[in-house]
Amino acid sequence: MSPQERRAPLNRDRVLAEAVTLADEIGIDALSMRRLAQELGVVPMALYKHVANKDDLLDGMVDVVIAELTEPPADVSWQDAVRHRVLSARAAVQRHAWARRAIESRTRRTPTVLAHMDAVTGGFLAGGCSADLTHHLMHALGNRIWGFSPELFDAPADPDAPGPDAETAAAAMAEMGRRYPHILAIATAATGGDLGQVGAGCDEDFEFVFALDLLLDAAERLRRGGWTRGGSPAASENR
Amino acid sequence: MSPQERRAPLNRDRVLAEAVTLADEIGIDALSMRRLAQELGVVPMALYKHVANKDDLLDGMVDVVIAELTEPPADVSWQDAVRHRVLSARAAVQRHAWARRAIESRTRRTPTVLAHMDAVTGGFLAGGCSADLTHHLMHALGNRIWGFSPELFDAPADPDAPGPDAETAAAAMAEMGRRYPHILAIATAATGGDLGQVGAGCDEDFEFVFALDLLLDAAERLRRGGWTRGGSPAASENR
DNA sequence: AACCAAAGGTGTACGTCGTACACCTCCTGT
DNA sequence: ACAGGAGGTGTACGACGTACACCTTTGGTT
Repeated sequence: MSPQERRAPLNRDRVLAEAVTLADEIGIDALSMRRLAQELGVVPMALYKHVANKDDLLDGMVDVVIAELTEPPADVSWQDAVRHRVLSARAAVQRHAWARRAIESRTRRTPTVLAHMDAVTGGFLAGGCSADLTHHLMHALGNRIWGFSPELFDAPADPDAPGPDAETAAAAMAEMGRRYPHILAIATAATGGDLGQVGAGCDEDFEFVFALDLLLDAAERLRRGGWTRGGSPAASENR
Repeated sequence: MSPQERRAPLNRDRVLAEAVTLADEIGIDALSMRRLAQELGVVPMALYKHVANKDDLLDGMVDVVIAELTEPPADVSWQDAVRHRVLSARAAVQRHAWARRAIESRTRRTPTVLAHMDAVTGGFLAGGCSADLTHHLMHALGNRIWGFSPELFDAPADPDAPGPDAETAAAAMAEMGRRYPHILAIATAATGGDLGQVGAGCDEDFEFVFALDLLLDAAERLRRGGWTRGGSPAASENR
C-alpha cells in the first residue's frame, strides 16, 4: 500500500475520543478493548501502547466528559454558581448515558475529577459557607455534583420487549396497588391522576432540580444561621 | 461413601446464603459462579438448578440483605419513622460492604426491593406529606433510602500499598493545596485543622445523618407550608 | 413390587474477555 | 550510517458465564 494512505498513528486522545463515541453508540457494557481496537482499525494489543489497561481507559473517558463542563458567569449568586456547575455536569452526563455508571464505579480521582470537585467546593466557600459546613454540604449533594442522582423508579424500559395488552397491564396495576399501595399513590400523583401513564416514568429533570434546590435552600438557611457542628440554630429541630 | 455423609441437597436459600457470606469475605468482584460452587462443594453448573443466572443470583443476594431491615416503633414522629428505616438499611449495607454496589447496579425491582420503597414512601404519606410532595422527596433522598450515599472523598485505601514517607506525603499535600485549594480547605476543616490527618477520610456516619436530617427538616418545612408543585411558600426563594 | 418422571448434580465445551510477552518495523536524531 | 525508541502485531493463557447432553437418586402412582 502507498505510504500516504497509511493510517495516522494513534495517540491517547484519539483512543479516548473513539472510546467515548463508541460507548455512546453501543453502551459501556459492549465496549471491550477488542471492539474498540477493531473500530480503530488496529489489533487489540495496540491500545496498550496508549492506555495502561481498561481501568485507565475508563478513567480517561470520564476525563473527556468532564472536559465538557462549563464555568458559571461571574456575576451570579453563589447558589446559582453552584447550580450552574451541577447542571452543566448533568448536561454532559446526559449526552453520554454510560458516563453515569462509569463515574460511579471509578474509585481513582484523576486531576480532572478533583478539579471539578474543587470548583464546586469553591462555590460554597465563595458564598460564605464555612469550610466545615461546605464539607458536609458536599457530602449532602453527593453524586448530584456529577449531574445525576439515583433514578429510583426508572423503568428497565426494554423497547424490544413485547408490550403486554391493556387487560394484563390493568391486572398488574391492580396487583401492584394491593401490594405496594404507597408507591402506587405517588406514582399516580406524578401523572396527575392518569393511571394509564403510571408506568411512563418520572420527569427526571424536575426531580433533579427539585432535590438540588432543596439542598441549596437548606445550605443558604444554615449559612445565614451561622451553622457549626454540634449545636446550631437551624438544623435538627426534629427527633 | 456412606449415604448419611452425603451432602444435603442444595436449594435457593442455601445458595443465596453462601453467596452472601462469601461476598462478605472476598468481595463482589471475586465472587464468581465457579468460586461459589466450589465453596458449596459442587460443580459450577449445579448452581443453575437454583438460580437462573448470575443476575438472578445478585438479585437474590440483595433480597437477603433487605430481609435484615427492621420496622420502626409505632409511636414515633413520621420523620423518626423514615429515619429508622433508612438507618436500618444503612446498618445492613454496612454489614455487607458489597451490597452498595450490588444495589446500585441492579435494575430489576424485586418484590423485596419494592416493599422497602413502599415502606419509606408510606412513612412520608403517614406524616401528612401529599402524594406529589412525597414523590419528589423520595427522589431527593435517592440512594439514601438504601443506607448509602456516594462517598465523595473516600480513599481507595489499599492497606497493602507501601505508605509514602512523611516527607513525600507533605510534598504531595503541598502540591494538592496548590492545585485544589478548596478541597484542601474543607478536608482540613474536617480534622479540626490537623493536617496530618487529612488523608484519614471523613466520618461517613456523620455525613450520612447530616444529609438525611437536612432533607427531613426540609421535608417537614415544605409539608407545613402546604407545598404544591409550581408555586409554593417555602421552596426556591433563591435564583 | 414395578415403574417412571422429576429434581438434583455432573462433564464437556464454546465464545468472550483482559492482557502478558516476544517480536517486527518504521521514523528520528545523531 | 546507525542506534534506539515508539508504534503495531501475533500468539497464547487463564479467567469468566453458561448451553447442552448426560447420569443418579428419590418419591409418587399404578
